[in-house]
Amino acid sequence: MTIDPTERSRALRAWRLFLTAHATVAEVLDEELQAERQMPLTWYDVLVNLDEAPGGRLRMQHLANAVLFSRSGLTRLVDRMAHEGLIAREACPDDRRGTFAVLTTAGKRALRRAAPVHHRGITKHFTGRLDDADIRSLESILSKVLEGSDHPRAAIALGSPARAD
Amino acid sequence: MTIDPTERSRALRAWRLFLTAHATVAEVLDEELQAERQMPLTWYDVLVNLDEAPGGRLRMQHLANAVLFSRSGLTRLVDRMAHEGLIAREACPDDRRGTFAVLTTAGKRALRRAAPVHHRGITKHFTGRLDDADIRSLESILSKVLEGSDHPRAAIALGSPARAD
DNA sequence: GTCCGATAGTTGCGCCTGCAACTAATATAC
DNA sequence: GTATATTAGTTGCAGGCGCAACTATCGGAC
Repeated sequence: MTIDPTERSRALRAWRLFLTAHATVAEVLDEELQAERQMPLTWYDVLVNLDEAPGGRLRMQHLANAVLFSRSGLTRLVDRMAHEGLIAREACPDDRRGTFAVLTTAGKRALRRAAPVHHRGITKHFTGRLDDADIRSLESILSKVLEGSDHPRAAIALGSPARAD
Repeated sequence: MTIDPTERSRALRAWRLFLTAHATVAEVLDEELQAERQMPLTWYDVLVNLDEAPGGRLRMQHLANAVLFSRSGLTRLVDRMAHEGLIAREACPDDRRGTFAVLTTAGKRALRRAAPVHHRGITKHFTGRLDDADIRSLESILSKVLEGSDHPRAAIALGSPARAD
């Protein structure tokens, strides 16, 4: 926006902090969930998204966007989770090309067991040192960033008001 | 810190926005750099970190932390970049176990060519919709998050005051 | 009705990555 | 001095991921 070099370097610094914070926090959250519940963060993400969806089911395409995966990546991820019995595939009656991923009872149980670990981790490693005003700012700022994107996953993240899960 | 469910869900929402913003922005920055300079973002990151280091050189271990890679991952990354002539390996005289990665002339040139593309991308996709106050808030908030981590890469990100590059 | 382009999902393939094991060199204990 | 623990970096290996190609299905043009 401006050409002021001070402001540009501030933006660069912010971007670098952003990258580092992401890598660091995501890593430790994954490690903790893995250690205590033998579940990768990606699996948890799938479970949460399905749980929040009506009927505990979501089309593959939508789920792929929601969990930040390519469609092919999601196919394998769903393969692995279905093999463990946490989710199942179901044909879509309206569109015979479509497939639903649907949460199973075991999946719900796994989610309930994993959620406290994840929430604790977020509090401990992400928002722990932030006050309420910080968190509100962060929400607002990240929303602005995402509003600048036309990627479908941005719409999903902005559109669906998150529930407590 | 509080147990207020509203605040907890706010934290979760912030975390999700954070993940989505990261995936979306990192992806588009990488795509643009790849398309216009045939260079992955990881390579750019290595070049910047070396360029900022005294003598254009950094020990492998330090560089690995700076660019958010495992040591083994960095070994291969340096292999590829050295093969393209952008950096070179150099023995460390003080510690014969050690290796420096050092920027070559071609590497400097590649960095100079890539930087404007990267900076433009950050402005366009990350800070474009933010005002100066937002960027300052973001810096401050992310710094707080990283202060909660004892990972060496957090110290690097917080410690070295970023230069305009 | 028949085409034809677009979309949903899966599979072949190759790249990138981290973990654990390995070698080499250094620091510490005594 | 030697033995032991620690650290730097690399390599074997396997898993996870995206891209492009493929099949099946849908929707619109006519």
